[in-house]
Amino acid sequence: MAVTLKDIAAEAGVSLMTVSNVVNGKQARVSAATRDRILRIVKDRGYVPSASARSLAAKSSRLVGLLVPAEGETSLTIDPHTVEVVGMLERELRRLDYHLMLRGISHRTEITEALRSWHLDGAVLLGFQDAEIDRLKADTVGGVALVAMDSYSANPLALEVRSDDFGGAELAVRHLIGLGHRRIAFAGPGFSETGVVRERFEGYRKVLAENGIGFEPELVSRVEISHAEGAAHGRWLAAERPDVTAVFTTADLLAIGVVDGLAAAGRSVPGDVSVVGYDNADIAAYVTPKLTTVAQDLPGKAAEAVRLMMDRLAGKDRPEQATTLGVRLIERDTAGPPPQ
Amino acid sequence: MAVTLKDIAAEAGVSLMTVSNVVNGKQARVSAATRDRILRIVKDRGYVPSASARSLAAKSSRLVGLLVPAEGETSLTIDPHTVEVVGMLERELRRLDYHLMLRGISHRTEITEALRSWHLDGAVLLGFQDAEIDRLKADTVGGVALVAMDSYSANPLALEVRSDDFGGAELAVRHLIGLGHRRIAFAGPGFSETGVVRERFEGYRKVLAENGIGFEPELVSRVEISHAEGAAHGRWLAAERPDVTAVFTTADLLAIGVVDGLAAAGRSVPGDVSVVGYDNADIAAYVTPKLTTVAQDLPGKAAEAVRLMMDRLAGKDRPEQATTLGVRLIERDTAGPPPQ
DNA sequence: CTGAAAGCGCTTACAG
DNA sequence: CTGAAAGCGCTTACAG
Repeated sequence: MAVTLKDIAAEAGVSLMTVSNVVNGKQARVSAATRDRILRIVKDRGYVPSASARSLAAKSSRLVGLLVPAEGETSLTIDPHTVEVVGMLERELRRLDYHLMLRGISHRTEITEALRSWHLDGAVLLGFQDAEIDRLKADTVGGVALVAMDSYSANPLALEVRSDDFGGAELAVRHLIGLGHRRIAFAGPGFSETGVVRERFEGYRKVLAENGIGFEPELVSRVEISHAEGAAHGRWLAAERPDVTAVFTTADLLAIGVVDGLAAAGRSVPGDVSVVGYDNADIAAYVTPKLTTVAQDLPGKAAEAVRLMMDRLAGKDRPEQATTLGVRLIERDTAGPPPQ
Repeated sequence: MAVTLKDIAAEAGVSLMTVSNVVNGKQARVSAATRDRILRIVKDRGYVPSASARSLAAKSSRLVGLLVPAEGETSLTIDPHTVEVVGMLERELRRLDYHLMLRGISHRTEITEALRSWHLDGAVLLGFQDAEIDRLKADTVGGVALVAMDSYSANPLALEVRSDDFGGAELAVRHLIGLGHRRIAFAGPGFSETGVVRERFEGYRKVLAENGIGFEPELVSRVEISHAEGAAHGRWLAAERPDVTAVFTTADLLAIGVVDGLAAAGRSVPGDVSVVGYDNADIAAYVTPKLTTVAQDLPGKAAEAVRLMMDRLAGKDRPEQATTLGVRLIERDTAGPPPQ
């Protein structure tokens, strides 16, 4: 059997409580002499506190969940862009002596189950639709600190962290207009009333309006985020919309597909058509031509998520408003002036 | 407060034990009538068992750790190639009603701590050096089911799962030789007596020998896995070793860097130099020219890891030998005949 | 088929 | 500065 508090107490000739106080660093309550003696025994015997016992007895589990949507029987879709966030969250949490539980959510009720079953102190929601965040109820969520990444939900139960999606789209479209483009298409996955893609769409639309360019619904295409879908879309643009000279896309992978589809149809990038991506994934710099794209501050996003969570766990008040991180345009080789 | 077993028992007018039996599906021990009644109350009240209480009382935590090296204060390095494995592990484990704890290991002792503190039933070790797996001792690891991914350690405490790295190198180098190459370089991160890179190196060397090609130590370069290091190496090859007509690389990212470095130095791929990567990452198909590479069976690897772990948790004997998954060569556009 | 008792390894007030 | 008691929410034998 593993060594317990009791074993240490017996060996040190003190009570359980004293050992507990020492192990938990409540210095004021134990004399330096006994503390040192106990610490030595703890080390010698290789005592490791039982987190489940601690979690059961105390009100805190020091456990934070990372909840990610997982459709039905499929595995989690952790896109490269969020992996980095996962790694950073783990590191920050570890530094503060918390543990991270990774959990795929295939049904709505599982969020509550996950929170309750392990008495999670907090949870980070990654990649959920705003509607799902909206649905969270206080009676089911309890006092758990919730951080929703990339969410525009108005639910006061969650702290929102996202980057400036509206502004990112503005940067991209202004850049294209500055280059001389007037017929600019928008390509991204389906979106609803709120959310990341909706924001980028509204940013796109606003800049068009600002520049006196009429909005054409047929220039907005729903394209799921994959290289294949992007390529198909590129071919479609070449065949059906030769008047379009620029495309603003909501993801790098999509943009790369569009570039390849355009090229396959004989149209050059950026000679005939300019393409702007989103995220500044590593891959954006490795393809030919290198992708012009909007960069998010991923480390900042992760750090902010952890900071908000820790403040909340420490009992601080909920901040006034959601945290929004800055974006910037990375100019590379897929955006240039329109032809002739 | 959350609803407990006791609440359910009180409401149903039965003992704690009976509710426990029902919740845990020990059907034989309870009449159908009371079972249905209890189940209804459980559902109505939204009862969720306390995992920490269960873990403390039972011998099993139904918790599996995913342990990943994390150098010092840096965050986990989960390369794209292993992310997929993480997602698949989570899904399989979830299906079997286990939970996944993600934990970065920055110091050796943390492995033991992680196992003990949460009473993990099992752990998957991802990305550790063989030497670290070798060091695991029975007294510190206890009866925990351990699966080491991509490990060639001989430690009987861990179950090894990897793909055929030796064979993958053979495929790549045979392909190059078949194309007519004789001066073939090897580029990969530093390696020791055993391990993934060592296997690939030995595969490379064996095929050279089989074909009567003398082994030249100067053709083996230590290059860390990054695009920048790969590019620097490509430039170096162009400048210092113009006699080399082909490079076998241990990672796609590296290969892509080499291709770009070579191109920057005015050498064309595959016209002047052929390059073969490893892993068949998504990116391999998006770059220009598309990368010829060795594909691993990632889903197979993840499934096998979970299967081994579950067999072990179910008390089955340790398999005779490590599991090795097949690899295959993906021919694309970076390998062709040598010049003239 | 159902239950009363003991115990898992801790922490939390409360005393001294 | 130190300790005895109660309890966190379960499961595990053992009885009936």
